[in-house]
Amino acid sequence: MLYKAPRGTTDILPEEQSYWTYVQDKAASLCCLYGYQPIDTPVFEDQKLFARSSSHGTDLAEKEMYVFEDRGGQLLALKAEGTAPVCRAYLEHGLFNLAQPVRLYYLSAIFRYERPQAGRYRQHHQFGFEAIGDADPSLDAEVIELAQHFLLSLGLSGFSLQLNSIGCRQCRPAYIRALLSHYAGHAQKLCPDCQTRREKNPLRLLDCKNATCQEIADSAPAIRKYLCAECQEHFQKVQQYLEILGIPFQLNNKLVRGLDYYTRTVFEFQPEEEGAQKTIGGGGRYDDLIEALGGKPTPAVGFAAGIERIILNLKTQNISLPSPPAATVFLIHIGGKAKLETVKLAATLRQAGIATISAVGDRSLKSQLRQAHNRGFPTVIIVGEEEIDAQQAILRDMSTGTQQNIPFGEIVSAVTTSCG
RNA sequence: GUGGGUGUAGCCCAGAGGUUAAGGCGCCAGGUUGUGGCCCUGGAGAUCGAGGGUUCGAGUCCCUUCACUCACCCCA
Repeated sequence: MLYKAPRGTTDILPEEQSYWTYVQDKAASLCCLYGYQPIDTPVFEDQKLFARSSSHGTDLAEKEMYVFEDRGGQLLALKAEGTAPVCRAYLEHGLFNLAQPVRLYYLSAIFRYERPQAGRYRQHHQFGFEAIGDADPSLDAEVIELAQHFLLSLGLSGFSLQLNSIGCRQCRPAYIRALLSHYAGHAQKLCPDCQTRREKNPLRLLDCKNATCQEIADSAPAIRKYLCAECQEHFQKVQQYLEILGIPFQLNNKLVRGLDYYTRTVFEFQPEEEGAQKTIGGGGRYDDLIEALGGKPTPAVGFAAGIERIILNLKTQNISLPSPPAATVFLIHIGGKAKLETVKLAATLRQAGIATISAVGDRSLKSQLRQAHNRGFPTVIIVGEEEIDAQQAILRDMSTGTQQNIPFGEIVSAVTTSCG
């Protein structure tokens, strides 16, 4: 074999496509229901858009981006994340002039140079949505409601909603100081990863999986005790709205999100099954991001889910999909003269909106029927010399095996009635 | 980037240094005139992931490399 799909990428074969259309259709129809409008952004952007937005300390910004220089010397990056491009478009096209908040959603390929593993790819796909331009905590709740509605409407169950607030730039620094002074007493017990986290991304100390680090994290001060009055109130209201909506959640003071732009509300949906790459989706508020991209201070909140991980869960939970309608009619010919007729008939049926496939080649009748059977056609039309002489075709119902002769001119109506 | 496991046909896989690499699924074709499914028979399909090495001889042993996979890391 000369070529293979690049590492961490996959082909989505026809047999897999039903999962994709199922998920994509649900996403689109629910977004419509909640008043979110579709937006598409380019597959590549100015590299600085991602570098700046995901900020210091994150692997995404530092070593996971697909960066390349184009022929004009521009430094570009494949879309590493969905939110920053949407915010860029919001600024670039003056969407802040519309009534706020602006509600947008996207389905997009995302590229990250990581070591592939189950549920983790170098090219994966995300469904995400953003509500930009208002700080109302009811908007946080709406985003969570839509996210949960989406997962439930797919038939998924057994996942939990983890919820936390990580404060804002006013109150977080005090917490970071408290956190670091807590860890200062345990410095030599920490794993090497946590040693670097202390320097680069202290919040990340909280969700280390190492057992001794966990103990230290468990006894660490909780960020919610350090929230400023405004963040405190905001978080209270988010919870209040969620309770009114009847959405169960677990407060998790060790939940911090990977991207650095989050403020206040953060949340994640996780299935119960163990496994490293388990988060199926998550999001939060990012009130400082648009300002960081050169806009006016603009509060916003959003969510993104990995489509591959959702499909993984659909499979492990054995969720059956609505079967898509297959081609309904298979045309069989006996002899070359009959083939002229079936080619013509196929065109007529398709003009009438009936999905039709013609047998090709010069296989035996037996072989053509076997093909129709193996491919699951409910209806078969057979034309041979005798039928041409009589100007009619045989209409065969494959499930019952019953046949009737139909004049060529009446085929369309006969198929329409027999297929309902 | 780090560590463990695995690579034999489209898929599942047997094969513990010695003819022509076995089987199942699937595919194709036959089982007497123009009729599918079940059954029977036959066929096609594998440079054994790739590249080196050891050996008279390597799918089998060694090294390298690539890919998949699990965990770390990170994240969706």
